[in-house]
Amino acid sequence: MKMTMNQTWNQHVVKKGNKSLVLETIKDHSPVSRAETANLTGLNKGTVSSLVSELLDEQLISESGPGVSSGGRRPVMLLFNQLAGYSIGIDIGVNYLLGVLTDLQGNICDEKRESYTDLTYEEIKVKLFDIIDYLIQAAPPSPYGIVGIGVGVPGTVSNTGEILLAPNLEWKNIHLQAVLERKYQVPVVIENEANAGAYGEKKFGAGKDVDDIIYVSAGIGIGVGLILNGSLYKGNNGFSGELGHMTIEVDGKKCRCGNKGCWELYASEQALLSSASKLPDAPGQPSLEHLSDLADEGDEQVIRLFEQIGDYLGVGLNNIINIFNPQQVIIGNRMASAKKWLRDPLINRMVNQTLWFQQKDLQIQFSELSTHSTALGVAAFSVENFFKVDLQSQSV
Amino acid sequence: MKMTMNQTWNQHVVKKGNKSLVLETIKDHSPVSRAETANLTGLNKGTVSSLVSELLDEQLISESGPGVSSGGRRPVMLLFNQLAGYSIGIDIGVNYLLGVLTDLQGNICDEKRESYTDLTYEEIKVKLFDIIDYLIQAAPPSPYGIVGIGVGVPGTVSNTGEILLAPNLEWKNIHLQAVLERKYQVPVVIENEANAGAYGEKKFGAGKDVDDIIYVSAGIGIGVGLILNGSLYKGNNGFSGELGHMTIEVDGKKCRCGNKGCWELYASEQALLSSASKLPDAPGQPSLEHLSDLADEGDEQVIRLFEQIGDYLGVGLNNIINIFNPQQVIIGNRMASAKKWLRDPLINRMVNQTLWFQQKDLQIQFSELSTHSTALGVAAFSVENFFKVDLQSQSV
DNA sequence: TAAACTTTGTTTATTCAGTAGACAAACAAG
DNA sequence: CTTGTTTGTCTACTGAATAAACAAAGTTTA
Repeated sequence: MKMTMNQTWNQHVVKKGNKSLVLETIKDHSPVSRAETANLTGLNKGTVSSLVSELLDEQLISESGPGVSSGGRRPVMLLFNQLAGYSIGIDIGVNYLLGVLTDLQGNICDEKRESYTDLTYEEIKVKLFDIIDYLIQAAPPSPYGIVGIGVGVPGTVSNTGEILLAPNLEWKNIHLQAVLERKYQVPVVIENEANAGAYGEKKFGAGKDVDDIIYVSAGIGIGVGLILNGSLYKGNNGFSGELGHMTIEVDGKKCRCGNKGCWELYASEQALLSSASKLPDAPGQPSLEHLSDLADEGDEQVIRLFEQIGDYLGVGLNNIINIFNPQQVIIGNRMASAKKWLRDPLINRMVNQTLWFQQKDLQIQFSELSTHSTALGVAAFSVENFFKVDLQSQSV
Repeated sequence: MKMTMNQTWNQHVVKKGNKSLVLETIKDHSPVSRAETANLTGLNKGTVSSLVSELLDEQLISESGPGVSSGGRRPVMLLFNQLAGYSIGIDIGVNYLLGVLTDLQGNICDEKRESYTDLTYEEIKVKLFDIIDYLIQAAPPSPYGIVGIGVGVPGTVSNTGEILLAPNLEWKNIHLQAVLERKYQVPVVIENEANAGAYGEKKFGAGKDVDDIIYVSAGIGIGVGLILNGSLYKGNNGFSGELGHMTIEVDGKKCRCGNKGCWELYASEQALLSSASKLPDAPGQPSLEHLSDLADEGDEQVIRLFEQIGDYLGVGLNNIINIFNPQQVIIGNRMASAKKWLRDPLINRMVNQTLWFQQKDLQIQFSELSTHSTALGVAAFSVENFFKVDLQSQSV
């Protein structure tokens, strides 16, 4: 705590870094030759050759046949062996469970979804085990097998992997990580759903080449995942991104968090549903899907509801942009499906109110991965961890 | 832009890192022996010996006499040579100029302040040159001389060092960095005043051992400097921290930024002064200092004004804490002097409204360096840069 | 007081990773 | 068939860290 125990630099660090660099390059440019890899990384041909041979031994890459010659000896093309292992990502939503099995590249190999309403932790746990069991047996044989399990939850997660509070699930102080690690004997990552979604978008979605991304997960509540300087910012205790409880109206509606005028009271799915229920000809049990249909049919009242939500989303985004000067803002989770109705009022609020220089180079997007960002994000966490420990422990 | 041109790792990088680590260790633990440095860094004794000898040649450290023995040969103590060079830091305020001359450790060796009202860029520039000239001649002779000049301005600065907009100075698109570098032939850093203040507090003030710091510069306007994961976060274009224009009241007062309900309309020095001018027995030209005196004399009306400001400060802080989950929030700049009146209502608002788990491990502080944080911060930037380029260019 | 142990700092031999450049293999073009 | 080019490997070398030996300068103990 007192002194930041600076890691001492030595050649092992150098080797690990270069090996990881080579692997990353092959991953991103596959198929690619050794010579081309040397060019791309700036490393010496010999260095690349030796690192490549180690990676081949570890089955993380493979040689495909010869490529086309550009006037000389034909290159041997290298492929990233995305099937060397598999990762499991689970998104625990408020009323659904989504599990995906991905390869090391993040491609979805299999997935399973279950819906339900109002279940306890004990009941959800059973379904969770079912899904994981299913995905494990669905994974083809591979050198490394299941490299890890990641779980995204709609709540705050401590740095030690404990779920401190998931209000919409009514969970409190649940150490799911320990439970899963004991049962499945693989590394387990528990992460807040918005953080995972942000990471998913950065790796596979709209934010691929961007370093400063704000991912707004607008569902029942609102959470935010922050990618700053290219990496996830989690705060001192891992509680960052509680932007749903940002005050946007000093003496506004009362929130159960104890505060007044919280953003998510005005701009979330919950807000939409509660406004809808106050309409004169309100449907019995309004749902996002139902309201979406009504809007499609041209129901003016409902369209105006969506526009209102979009406007309030814009108010919060405005704050976010002034705070972070991000390059990209991505609206994700369930409300992203209403892009058609939300987009214009949202953009409108922004264009009119955000400082002009903040709007330079700024992209506002709706999620590309739609409902999969979180599951893909946590799966990617596990893959990342696998490479981190694997590359340094392996020796030939 | 497409591929993050990852720096290739080689032994030069290793050496630079270790040398910097050794220097940092000596700086922080001075006086310290070679053996002790080896222990602290984890490096081999021989490695430390050789790096120390290079640092001695470069005059960045020096040997003081022998230290006390602990049962063996007496150690030769090493000192960081803080007088090997000097740095200049300038804080351009709305109605004052503050310049400091610091050694490489950040100790203030000399300083000069000038006050004025309503000056143009041309007029301020003259005074700026005067102060820099004075500080340069005030610097004692040293191996490296003036290693750089840093300037903090109350406005947005692009990544290229151009002042894009400083509303309270009425400056626009001024490339002060180029002007100063041409005139003084040393590296010049221009930085937003709040960013610099945050850095100053991290290096020398309340935030020394903290990694996630939010520095709220409450003056005429409100700016925020963000230290996240131990380093300054500047956003995609360097415009982060425009938190003064965060909406805290959807249909609130109109702000000249085009938005409504901006935080700084309710919680800045400007807000205090404009409220004060509306009091029945308002003084002709109220000032922060004058109002402070009135409050000290027990003027109930004025005390209530301060309390109101403190409360609004708390509303914004609340948002900030929910967003960042920081370890420390520091209130700096001119309003920090009213700590006595602001602190209680501010804390009150927070305790009641901030999510409980966010309050864990959270410190709310008022600036230790008071009006010097910005100048010290920019001076420290220059020192940092000096070490960065010096350590890699030097070869023995 | 002398011998034994401790601590400090330097020196030497070794290890390890990256680099430069030579080289052979494989191919294209004239 | 010859020339030139590209690819990939191999060898000799460099530079940095390390371990271990060692000398210098203390302290402690018998």
